[in-house]
Order: sequence, then C-alpha cells, then structure tokens
Amino acid sequence: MTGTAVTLPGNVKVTRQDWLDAAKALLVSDGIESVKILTLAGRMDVSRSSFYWYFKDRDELLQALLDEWMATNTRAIVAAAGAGTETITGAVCNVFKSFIDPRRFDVRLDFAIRDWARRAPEVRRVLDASDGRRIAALTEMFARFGYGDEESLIRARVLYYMQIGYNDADLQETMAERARLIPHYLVTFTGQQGRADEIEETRRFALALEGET
Amino acid sequence: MTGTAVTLPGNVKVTRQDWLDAAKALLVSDGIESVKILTLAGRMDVSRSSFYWYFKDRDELLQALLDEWMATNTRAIVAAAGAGTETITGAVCNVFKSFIDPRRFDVRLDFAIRDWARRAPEVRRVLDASDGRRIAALTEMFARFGYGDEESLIRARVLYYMQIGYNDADLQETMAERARLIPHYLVTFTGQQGRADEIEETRRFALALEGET
DNA sequence: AACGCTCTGGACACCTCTGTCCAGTGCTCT
DNA sequence: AGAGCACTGGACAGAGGTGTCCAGAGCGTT
Repeated sequence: MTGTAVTLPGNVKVTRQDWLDAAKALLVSDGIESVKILTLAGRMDVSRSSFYWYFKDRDELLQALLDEWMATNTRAIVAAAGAGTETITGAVCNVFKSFIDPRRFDVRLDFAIRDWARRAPEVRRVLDASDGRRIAALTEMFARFGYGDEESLIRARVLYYMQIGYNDADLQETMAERARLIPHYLVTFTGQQGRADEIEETRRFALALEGET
Repeated sequence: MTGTAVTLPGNVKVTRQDWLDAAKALLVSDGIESVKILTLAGRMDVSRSSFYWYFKDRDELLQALLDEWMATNTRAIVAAAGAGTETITGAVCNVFKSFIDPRRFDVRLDFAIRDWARRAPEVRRVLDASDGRRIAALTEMFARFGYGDEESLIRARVLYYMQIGYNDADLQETMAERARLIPHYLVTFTGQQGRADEIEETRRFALALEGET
C-alpha cells in the first residue's frame, strides 16, 4: 500500500511497520478478531512464519497496536475542548469539528478499539483512562463558561456519550443533513442558541470535509 | 439452572429451550462469538451431538436467539415514551425508569445484540429497525409537548444515543449517584427544570431497584 | 569469493471448533 | 414383552487458526 516495496536490503519483503499497518487496517475494517497472522500474511503475500521474526506472537502485535493508539487518540479532542472561544456554543462547535475531521481524529480506529475493549479487560482499562481524560476536558470546558460543576459533568457526558452512541448506530446521514441540524444540537447540548456566525462557519467546515472524502 | 431437570421422559436430558437459554446467557455474558456448541454442551453436561437433534446448525440457534429478542425488545421503551404524563420532564423520567428496570428492558441483552450487529449485517438490519422505532417513539414524545419536529428528533437522538454511549462506557456508577444527577439530565435533555415531585419519585424508584439486585 | 547476518518459506505438530454417522438407551404404548 | 420413538454419546473427518524448526536466499563486509 505504502512505498515500502521500493527497495529493501537483502531478502527483505516487509518490515515490522508493514505488519503493523496491515493489522491496523484490518482492525479498523473487520475488528480485532479478524486480525489474524494468516490473513495479514496473505494480504502482503508473505509467508506466515516471517511474522515471527518481527513479533514474539500475536499478542505482541496487538499490544503494539494499542500502544500506537494510546499515543495519539486523545490529543485532538482535549485540544478542541481547551481551545479559546467567546461562547460555549462556539466551543461545542470546535469539539464537533474535531470529531468529524479525519485528519485530527480517527473515528473508525477509535471505534474499533472500543469494540476490542469489550472483550479484553486490559484494553478496557486503557480505554477507560482515555474516556476519563476526554470527559474531564469537556467538563472543564463547560465549567469555564459558568456551568456548575455537576451540570458541567452531565453536559460533558451527554455530549461525549451521545457521540459514541451516534457512531455506534452508524446512521447513514449525509454531512449536509448533519450540518443542517447543528443549531438543534447546540441548543440541546448547551441550553443556549448558537450564534449565526459560529453555525455558519461550522457548516462550511463540515461541507468542505465531505468534498475531500 | 431452571427446573428443567425435574423429570423428563425417556432418555432426555435437555430441551430445545435449555439450549436457547444457555445460549442467551452466554451471549449476554461473553458475546456472540462465545456462543459455541461445545461450550454450551459442556455447561449442560450433554454431548455436543445432541445439539443437532434440536437445531440444524449453529446458525439456526443464533437465528432463534435473534427472533426471541425481536419479539420483546422494543416494547418497554415505546410504551414508556407513549405513557401519558403532565410534563416533558415527567415523560423523560418514565423513559429513564424503563431503561434501568431489568424487568421491562434487558440492557445487557440489548447491548449484546448491538455488539453482535457490528459483525453480522442481517443482525444490523434488525437492530436498525428497532432503533428506528425507538427513536420515532421518543421524537413523538417530545413533539407532543410542543417541541418542533426537528428539535424533537434531535432531542430524541441525544436522549437515546447518550444512553447507548453510557452503557457502552460501562461506568461503575452506583444507582444512588445516578439518581442524584437526574435533575441535571432532565435540564439537558428537555431544556426545562424537572418538577420536584417527579424527580423524587424517580429517585425512589431507582433506589428501590438497587435494593432488589 | 566467501562469510555472516537478516529475513523468508515450507513442513510439522497441535489446538479448537464444526458437522456427520450410527449404534445404543430407556420410556411409552400396545 | 416387544416395538417404536425420541434422544444421546462417541468416533470420525475436516476446516482454520497458532506457534516452532530449520534449511535456505541474498545483500554487505572484508
């Protein structure tokens, strides 16, 4: 897929990173239980036993996958929640934007990890920690705009868990439809009307994204 | 587990329903991919091949499981959304109560089905239909209290998907904690303060439930 | 040009799960 | 008492996955 094949020294056909990339792709598209050494080897047209040169066993591969996710997953959303804005609705718009922007946040990977966590307690622990950091950032965001501590927590939860439930449901909504509904979401999440300029800016952002995909 | 063993005619050790019950228990606790004929047979202390007397193959068992769920899953929530109340906050309280009451709604089963749907397109279709009916009932609930069509839809989604995301996160909150936060949830979901009597009644209901478990 | 190092492929052993075949068991009914 | 029915257990075949062993294949170095 990437330019690995160009020229590798000696007899080498794939690198450790190639195994990781292929595993990640498979995790995202088919779930953790489909990440099989046999399948990966087949996709890369390499013998299965080559895998064991780079990894002790399947578990080591999965652990590496999890490590990679941990290093990058929470940044975007915490950054968005912390970004300075004039209004709470503008702040929620920022969070929304970070959720739909694939360059900043890989929803599908995040989702695949969430799925994996359901079956693997150690993954569950890592995910819970990430969720905690995200919810904390969102709670702090609401608090910054004058919501009480408890109300901030609840609004953070509603905002965040609703996003997860929405992804889980996998509605086949167009971006245009989603963008059109922004004002209603803002009212529900914050209890306030969004400013026209914020809404319009967010709408444009969403529609521009769709063009690229 | 149940009283099956009492006395069955002839050589019979288990019934078709026993297989189904055991399968359901395993589905709920360990996920669909753990529903293995081998495991079920082991648990019931019966030979594996006996299974094939009652079912053509594993798929038939899973289909039966899905049918059972379909027949009962959506009733409680649609009923709660449709129940007559004086206020929208009271209506949301009803929905909340139906969500936490295991006698009316089996969250864990619902969740297991949702999990299963991620890997099985035909299950996905069934689930989508159920979700659609539930969201429609909730949308209608908000509309009944004067919310606009689009706002009703969004509030229904936020209420429903937040619930799913919340379950997914599997916070280890006590019922007391959940009950304490009810007023904040009501404000966020409806934009209105809940009435003291509604809140108190719901709180009592929640705490009583915990006692039974 | 020969050696060594890194990496690969193929064979092998083993495990888990599915589904089939068939002989056999023990009530029930006549 | 004997036959029939409803159900069960054990043996077998086979698919698909994991991990190990080891004989190589080719560059890079000397």
